[in-house]
Amino acid sequence: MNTLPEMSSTEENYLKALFHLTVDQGETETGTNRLAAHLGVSPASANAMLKKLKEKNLVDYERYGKLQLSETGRGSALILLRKHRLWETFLYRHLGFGWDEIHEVAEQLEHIRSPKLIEQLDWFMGRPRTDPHGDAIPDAEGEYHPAPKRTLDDLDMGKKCRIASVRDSSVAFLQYLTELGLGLRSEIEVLERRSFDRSLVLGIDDRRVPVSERFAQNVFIVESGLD
Amino acid sequence: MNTLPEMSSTEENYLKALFHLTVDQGETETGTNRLAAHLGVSPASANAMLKKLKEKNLVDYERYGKLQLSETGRGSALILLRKHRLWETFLYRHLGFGWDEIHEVAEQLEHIRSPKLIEQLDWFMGRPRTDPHGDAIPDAEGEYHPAPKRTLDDLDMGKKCRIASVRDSSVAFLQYLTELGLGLRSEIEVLERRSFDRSLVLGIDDRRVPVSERFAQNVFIVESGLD
DNA sequence: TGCGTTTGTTAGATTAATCAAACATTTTAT
DNA sequence: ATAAAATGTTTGATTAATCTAACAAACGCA
Repeated sequence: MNTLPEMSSTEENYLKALFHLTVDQGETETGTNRLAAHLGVSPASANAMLKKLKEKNLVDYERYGKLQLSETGRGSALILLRKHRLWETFLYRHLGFGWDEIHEVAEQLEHIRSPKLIEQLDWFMGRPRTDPHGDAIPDAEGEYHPAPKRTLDDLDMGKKCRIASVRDSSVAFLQYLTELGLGLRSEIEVLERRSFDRSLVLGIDDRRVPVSERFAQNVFIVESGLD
Repeated sequence: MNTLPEMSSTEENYLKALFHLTVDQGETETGTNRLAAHLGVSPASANAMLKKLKEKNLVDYERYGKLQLSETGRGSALILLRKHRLWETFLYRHLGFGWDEIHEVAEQLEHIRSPKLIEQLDWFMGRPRTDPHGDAIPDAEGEYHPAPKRTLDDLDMGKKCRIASVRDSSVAFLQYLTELGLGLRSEIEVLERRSFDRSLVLGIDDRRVPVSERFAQNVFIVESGLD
């Protein structure tokens, strides 16, 4: 049993960023500048933090050389991901938050230090395997099997779903969704699919809404009736 | 509607400490040293922070002079108290924490910034009026009516209760409780009260446990069947 | 009334995290 | 192969929060 290192919230955010830029994207390493850009800090700040994380054996890193999470670092990042997604699930399922509101609050909650809290939260919700965006939740042992994300475009006809998130989360696109009457929690069904341009007709609350293939590929879904 | 000032967690902790040392104790003002001692920091640190809080109009304070929360500061402290006690209630009621475990975690959770989160948490739990220690929870408008705390000593005979907290929370006393078989969630009843020394005989799970008056005055309770 | 104790403040340093600007190395492309 | 571009690092400052040690004011009581 190796004890996890004490970490500040800031350090935790760097680990998360490194995880997203490597493991999550299928990349094997990344760079100082990309890391800095992803966190919205200067390369100088990222560089300083990397030295510290290297001291703590959380990253494999050398001057002008390769940069990636160490084994320990990856473990810590997975715990953070677990905490983030469990909180998102709690906010969505029990406190009536929409999927577009949960991320911001979970960013704060994920830094709360209490192993019992996370274990009990997991138990309280019946050990969910995916979060409201359809993303896998790592288990307590750090097992993590990311499932491919599903879009409206690959939903079978007749099946029902809800919107889980969007690829392009610009205000413009979210407004477009609202205009079409696509509520965050409304059930959506694929009624027709035209083969010539792969455009769809959706069914929402007894209304028929035509959308393009491009649109459908931009909308991530979770199928109704599954966890 | 006056917007609440942006505050760091550290600033929030100073406000809470000031609240406990004044409003909560029925005092009208306090001092730099007492504040510092309460927070476990040096008087110099407290002094520096007080200057900053004065700038933000959160405290009424002048050099070598009186020190108390301002109107705004009191409002912010009440919101923090509300958040703290709502989280304690959640941990106790829904996540199976004992009353001796909730404070530490709530100390972290109370700093989460999201008005919606608190409103929804309050709604989720049915707008509780007291926390697991029997202390009143300020409402969303900052109304706060602290109720006198009840001890085992003033429970009527035949009524049942649970332990809510203890006056002396030393390890020794908590161990003593355990030795007597007083579980954190077990129902306790007053079976007898001897008038000559006001000692009690408690009923716990069909066992009879005699305790002194001194002991009974040290144990805060919540009566069963009330919120 | 004055002197000693308590209480409060200032000065100067330290640590974590940040920045801009100057500098160094590596990569890319001609 | 080498110069320009991209990428990464160092230096020196800044801010928030903390400390110790030295100093100043207020209080208390003989």
